[in-house]
Amino acid sequence: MAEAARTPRARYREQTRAEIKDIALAQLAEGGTAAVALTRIAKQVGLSGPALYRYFDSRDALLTELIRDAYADLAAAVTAVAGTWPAKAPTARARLHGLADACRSWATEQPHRYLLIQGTPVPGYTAPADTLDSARAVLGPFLTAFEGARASEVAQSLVEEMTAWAGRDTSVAEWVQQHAGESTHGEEAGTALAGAVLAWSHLHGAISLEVSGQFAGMGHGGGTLLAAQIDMLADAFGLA
Amino acid sequence: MAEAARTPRARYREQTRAEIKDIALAQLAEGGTAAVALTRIAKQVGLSGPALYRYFDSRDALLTELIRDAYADLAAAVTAVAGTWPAKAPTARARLHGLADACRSWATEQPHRYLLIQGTPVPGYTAPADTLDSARAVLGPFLTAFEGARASEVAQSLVEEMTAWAGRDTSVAEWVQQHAGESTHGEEAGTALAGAVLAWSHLHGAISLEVSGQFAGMGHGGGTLLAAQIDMLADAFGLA
DNA sequence: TGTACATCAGTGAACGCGCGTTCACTGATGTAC
DNA sequence: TGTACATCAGTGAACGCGCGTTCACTGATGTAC
Repeated sequence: MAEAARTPRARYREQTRAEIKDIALAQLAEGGTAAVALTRIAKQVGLSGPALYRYFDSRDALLTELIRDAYADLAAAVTAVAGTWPAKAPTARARLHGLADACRSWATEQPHRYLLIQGTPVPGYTAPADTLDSARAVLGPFLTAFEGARASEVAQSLVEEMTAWAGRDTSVAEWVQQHAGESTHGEEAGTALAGAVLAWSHLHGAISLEVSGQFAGMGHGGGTLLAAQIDMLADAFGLA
Repeated sequence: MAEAARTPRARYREQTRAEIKDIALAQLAEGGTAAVALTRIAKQVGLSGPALYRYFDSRDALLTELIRDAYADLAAAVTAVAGTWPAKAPTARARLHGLADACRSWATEQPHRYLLIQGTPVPGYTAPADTLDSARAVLGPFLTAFEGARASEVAQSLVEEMTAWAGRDTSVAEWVQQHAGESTHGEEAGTALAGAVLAWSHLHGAISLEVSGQFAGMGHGGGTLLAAQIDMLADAFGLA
């Protein structure tokens, strides 16, 4: 899609679209989803309200694009980290930390975008269908990090549940194999899934506490907390 | 405050206030914070819009009261569990599970109230000052559960940070002593704090993933995931 | 290279909506003597 | 027990706001021959 902007007009169009999205993001940062208002965006771009409809079908369409962008951006950040393996992160534990840090950095640098995709669902707004794929793209590298892991006793029932899930939903099984290796079946797949889901839960807990400012006065908190959680997770899955 | 409702008029007043709050909660459940609208509440109670101002100073005042109620309610649920100790939960691990389950049940039974206090902060709305106390009331019993815990290596730096925090902020130190015992000082206090904060992060991660429906198709998920996390935490703090 | 036409960006006026909140007022319920 | 007054619950009209979105229209930019 980056092949656009051939003609001057198309280029200008892309430019304006980008400008609109930028302002929308600024409003999002300032007052949450509810504060994203076409009328006010138009005023800031220097256009009349109706003109925006040349660029986005509706307010929902604009929001959808912001959500899609955010997912893609986060997925890119995570994938970029995974791309440096094994050189920069020889052990599974180091990989987990790398992934977690990438997510945390991304989220704390732009909390509004994190909240947009992971915060309270917007009332009345129905997420685009490909949100599931996006989430899987983000979580994929975590699966890879759990390749060859061995879940400790306390995680067994979760592993069982995840194994059953992968057995039931072939798209999940394929997704696991794509990231954790073609030969990942049965309980191995369940283990990787359990690890990834646990990692996600850890991440979301630590990040959203930090992002919503619940660590005020507590020291830097966020980073230390997340690191501790990831280490606990690595311990429980026997990662070196 | 339960001594109100002496005169018929006062009783009726309390009744109407409660009815207003009930409808507000229903709107909250249906469409999030943004959907709580005085005009529509009035219509449902069978009053004219302005009449609501006899019962609440403003929309913000109403929201504030809902938030306060939710915190108090959650704190009560958690405290109730702690009240059954040591009979029903002889080990620290069992206590942690009990507390976690209580929080999770409370949240999954009324997701809108959980999101109200733990979800994305409402834009433009400033939380009442006593929110901090409320949060501490909820978290208190967790401190108790970590009495005598010994943090494993991976949690050391978090313990250090929390120790420093308790050393810096006397209100925190008092809070710890109140729940974990008068003689809880220095690193012991840091350990209890680290445990409680970790527990909260675990809880929030697992619960908010479940509550926002990210476990669709994954089996029951939520309970198993949370149980696994709590067990990992108990392991890391050497709890029996 | 010039002309005829299609596409596109943008405008101003307008619609209808629901919102929070204020105001002056009425009628019922309580209270003091 | 009765009367005079204060308090309270509730009303209807109104204000001003900003919102998303539609419509008919103008002028500029591209395209086909």
